[in-house]
Amino acid sequence: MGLTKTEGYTQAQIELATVAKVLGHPARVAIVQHLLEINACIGNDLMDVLPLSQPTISRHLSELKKVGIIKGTIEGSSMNYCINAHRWREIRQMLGGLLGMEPGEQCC
Amino acid sequence: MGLTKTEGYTQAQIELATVAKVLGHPARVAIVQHLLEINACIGNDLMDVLPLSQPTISRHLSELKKVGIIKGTIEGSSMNYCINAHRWREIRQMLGGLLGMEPGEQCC
DNA sequence: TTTTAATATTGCAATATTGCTATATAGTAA
DNA sequence: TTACTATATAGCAATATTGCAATATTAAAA
Repeated sequence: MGLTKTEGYTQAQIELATVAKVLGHPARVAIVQHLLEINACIGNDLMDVLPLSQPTISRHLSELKKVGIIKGTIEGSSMNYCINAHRWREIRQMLGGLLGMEPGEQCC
Repeated sequence: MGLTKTEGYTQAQIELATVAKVLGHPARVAIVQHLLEINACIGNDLMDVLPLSQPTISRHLSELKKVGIIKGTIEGSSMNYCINAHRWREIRQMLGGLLGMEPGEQCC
């Protein structure tokens, strides 16, 4: 089918999965890391950083924007993209809540 | 194309993305949470927990196993699945390293 | 041995994802 | 205005993902 069922899961599970999925591509990981590292807003200088065409980068950016990880503001004829700090902390909570759980030591 | 390029990314980026991708489905999130919560090994009791058929659950389990999040040992005619504690900590480090980064406050 | 239970695999159909080229759009500069 | 720059969108082809029903496999139970 290719269509993920949504009934039967909690809203939290769906949102966690949605965010994880967006981070589930090396280009988007690279974009997020880059934005966190340079700690500044950029346009599509990403063409020098990623092995992808401009349209493809644009699509990855739009997926990151869709889940709120980044935001973009218009700056003349170019775009300023950056991490959405508030949302980033939310995501840290969300994923951190899962990652922070300790598995028992007596498992198989 | 539907094929993710791998050249041009670091091994760390690819691995991070691979793990995130596997967590990018509510069924797999639910499975991981369940295993962490009940802190015990289970078979396909998951049929009572997830709105999915047995074969579909089996596939999700195998994807989780592929990236090492869970492991399964044979227990007679059934399987004991559980979180791979060592790998789980590794993943916590990996994702935590990204999530822990602080975006600057001066962004757009 | 036959049956039952638990799990995995196969094969399929529907949909999603990724990437490209080509094109559109919008602002800036000449 | 025209030309240029930066970005987005449309449209396409290739591949991946998700889910199910049907079937295989394997071990325990009868």
